Amino acid sequence: MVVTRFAPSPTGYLHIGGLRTALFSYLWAKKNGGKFVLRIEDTDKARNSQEAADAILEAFAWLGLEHDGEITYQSQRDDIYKKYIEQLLNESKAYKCYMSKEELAELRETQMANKERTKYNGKYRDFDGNHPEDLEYVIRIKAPLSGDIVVKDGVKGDINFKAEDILDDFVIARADGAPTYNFVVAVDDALMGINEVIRGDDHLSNTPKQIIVYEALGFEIPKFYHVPMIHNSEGKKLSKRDGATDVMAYKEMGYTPAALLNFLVRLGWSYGDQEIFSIDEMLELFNPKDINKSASIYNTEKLNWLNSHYIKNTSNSELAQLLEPYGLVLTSHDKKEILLDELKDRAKTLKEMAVLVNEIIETPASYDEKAAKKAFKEGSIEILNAFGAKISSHEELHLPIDYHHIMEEVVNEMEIGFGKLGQPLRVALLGKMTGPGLDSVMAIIGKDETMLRIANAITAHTL
RNA sequence: GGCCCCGUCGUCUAGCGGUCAGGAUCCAUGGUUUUCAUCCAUGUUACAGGAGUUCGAUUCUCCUCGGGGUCACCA
Repeated sequence: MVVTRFAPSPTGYLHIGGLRTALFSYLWAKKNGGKFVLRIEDTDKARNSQEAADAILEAFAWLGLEHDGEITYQSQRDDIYKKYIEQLLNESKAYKCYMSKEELAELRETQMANKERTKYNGKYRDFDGNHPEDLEYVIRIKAPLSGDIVVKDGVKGDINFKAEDILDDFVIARADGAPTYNFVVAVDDALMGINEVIRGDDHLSNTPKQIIVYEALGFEIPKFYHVPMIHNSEGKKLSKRDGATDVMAYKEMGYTPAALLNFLVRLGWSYGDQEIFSIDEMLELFNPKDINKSASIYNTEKLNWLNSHYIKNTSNSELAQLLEPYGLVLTSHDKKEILLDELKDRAKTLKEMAVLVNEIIETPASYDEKAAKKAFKEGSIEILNAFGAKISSHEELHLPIDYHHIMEEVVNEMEIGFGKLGQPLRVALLGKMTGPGLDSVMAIIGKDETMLRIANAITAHTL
């Protein structure tokens, strides 16, 4: 069974890059009927917060990415880590190092001065003397001094690291006893049964260290997939300073979960020429072996396109629900079908759609000056009057087509072009020169409101 | 700087020795529309550079250049 995981450290909101690796992990597990589990890496007490952890969960909930089983919190697993550290100590695969921070810093400086790689010199690796109890120590793992560590990566292929180039006896437990990242990650992944690790390729250089831990503890090494970074427009790793990287900000901006997920799945992954993927299609087609090797630049042009695509292709009832967080309650509106049909093609975001709805529903409080000047010419008032009169004389007006017929009648009878009626009518109804089809607008607001707006405009423009 | 990864239109990408180098987005133009948007059509733009291997390289190899990541008692 495929078990994947997402393991954020709760130091802030969930960002777009993390979400993408989470999505990949989720898809791959679910596609294989496996499990997608969540682990909160909250060992850094100074930087972590419960709010941040909650924010991450909230984003997952919004997008419908469900994890399996209980959430694992690293902060609650001290006993487990201690046990394995003990084990390594007992087996002489790790040892206590009494080198002081000062001495270590001094060592580094000399190495830097000599242009050598900075690394621990193994001073206590084979030390077997006695130590005063009150001396502080860290625990270091015995890393191989030579040979190759091969990371078998499903995205990048086999990657060779020379032990002498990259390894030293790295710390697995600090002076206060707290275990370090590379140790706990390996222990947790192994204990949680994670056999396919999909994560950002900024972790690639950590992987050899984790492999050392796996090997020391006799755990099976999982399959790794290191997915390339998402870069900002400067070509640098996407960070929290790069504007809208908070996943929940996309909700506020009016993006639909489907669009955001579709956008992210295509960032660094592809399936031939296909651009549109429903969740079901992603589940069917996703495979981490098809992930790109190179980083991609994050740019929202395509997201906008996808978002409008999804808005166009979402059913009205679903759309009405999606619109609710933006302050629009349409469930009781009797013309909501016409309204949504009319606006679907026009809005790029849900937020924009909410604005467009209000522009129709609310009686214009003022008229755009330029538009009015252009629309109201000689005879415009007369035309509007004629149109208003016809409207008021009809009893049964419901559909856009009903209003359209009346518009046709007026232009035919008065022998004028459509624009002569359309332009002033548009300003009367909407207060500006652009917008949805007038017949639809009138059908949505109804006969009385239409007449009111026409009357208002006539008053305003005959002064 | 050491180590590692990467390099096809502006952007997201297809390509897996022989293609007019394809799609999408963006942009531009035209059509549809009373307007705007949608929609439709058309168009501009790419294999980082240099050596090899080969009958033939975007594709394989090497070098150069460029970009990125990472080097903690952070995660």
